[in-house]
Amino acid sequence: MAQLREQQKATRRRDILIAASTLFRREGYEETRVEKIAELAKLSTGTIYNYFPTKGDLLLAVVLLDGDASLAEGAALIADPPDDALDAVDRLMRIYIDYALTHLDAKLWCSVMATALNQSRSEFGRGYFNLSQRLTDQLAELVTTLHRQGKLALTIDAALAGRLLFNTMDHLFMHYITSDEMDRASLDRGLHQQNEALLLGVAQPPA
Amino acid sequence: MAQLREQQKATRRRDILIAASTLFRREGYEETRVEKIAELAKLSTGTIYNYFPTKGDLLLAVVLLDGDASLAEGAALIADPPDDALDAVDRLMRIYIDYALTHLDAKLWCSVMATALNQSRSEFGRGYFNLSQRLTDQLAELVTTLHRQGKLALTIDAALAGRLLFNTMDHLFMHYITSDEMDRASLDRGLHQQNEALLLGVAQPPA
DNA sequence: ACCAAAAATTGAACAGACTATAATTTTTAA
DNA sequence: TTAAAAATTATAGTCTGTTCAATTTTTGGT
Repeated sequence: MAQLREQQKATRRRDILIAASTLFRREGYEETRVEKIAELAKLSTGTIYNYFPTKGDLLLAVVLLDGDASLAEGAALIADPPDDALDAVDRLMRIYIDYALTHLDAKLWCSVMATALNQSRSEFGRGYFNLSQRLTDQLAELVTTLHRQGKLALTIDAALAGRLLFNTMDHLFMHYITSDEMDRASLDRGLHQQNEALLLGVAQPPA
Repeated sequence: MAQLREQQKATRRRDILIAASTLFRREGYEETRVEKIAELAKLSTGTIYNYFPTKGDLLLAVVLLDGDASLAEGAALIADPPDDALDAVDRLMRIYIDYALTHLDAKLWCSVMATALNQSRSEFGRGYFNLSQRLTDQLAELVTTLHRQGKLALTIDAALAGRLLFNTMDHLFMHYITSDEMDRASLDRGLHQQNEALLLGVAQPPA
């Protein structure tokens, strides 16, 4: 049985991800040398490249680790959403943003998004955009749930509503991480303002 | 008088931009060696860095050259917008997208956006986001004009409407350039669908 | 026209991501 | 137990964006 080998491969992969995650967070992406990641993971540099094709892919793999946890927290909210539709959407977005910002700082998110664009055809680049799609779907799911519970009367397709909500959120988040002037409170206010406009427009108040 | 020096500086800057623009378009961003840009501009490599802090900033500077022309075309549309509000917004966006895609291909736009994120604190990175802001403002201006002409009854702030329109456009454009499956026709359809939802939601049909 | 200071240019050297590879170690399957 | 297969390691090497000390050019004052 080729059990042991698979075991070790999984372990090494995890070791690399943990080391990379630690250093990227502590030092930043550009500042972290691949050599240092190898050192911390107690491996040689070459082995890193045996597991991840580029340093950028490694960064994206680190980010993707947290993706599912974020979706899980979101699912918990959807299972029992607040009565007020706008509040529900605001809160789901706050879950995403909180999650994103507790794990990675603004500068690192710039590196992540930039890398995703550069590696958009690689396995991990696609993984990143896939995660975006799943968050979009979850927003659509929330909207659908609110609709079914009579807290919101949709006037457009739920999938489209999800896309509009996600895209405006993502864009404002991008603005936040690239701008020094905007603080977390303004980000939350901006999101609320957008959601309010979208919900009032794209849906009617409950009957 | 330090006339000659200023003259030469302007000329050299232009030479560099022309050379870079030519090579980036012909070969792509990653594939273009800074050395080759210097060669085409008849300068040494070091001099490039006297004018632009990084290769990425040079790319952004190239993109910014076209920005004003795009805004000018947009202004012409706003001066005499179509009667139908949705059609007007669709057309303004088509101007932006046409402009973007005739000058740079999808892959190069990935490099541009990625670089803007990485250099968001540099002069040229700020220039890029500044251009985004001006496009956002122009969309808001169109909406205001349509409102004044009675072709649209705004239910929210025009600036916010502009932001929602721009953000959803930009995001879909990003999706287009990163995805091989989406063709130009789907992009236009997607934009139309988004705009329809936003305009119906965020504004009322004319009285 | 000449000179010293200031500014710009040059090209060689550097840094770090990535590659190639030969030697070594580990795992597998019989 | 062992030989083949697979993975790791160390090291040398490539490639390219970026830096910098030396050199050249420009300037303003005399």
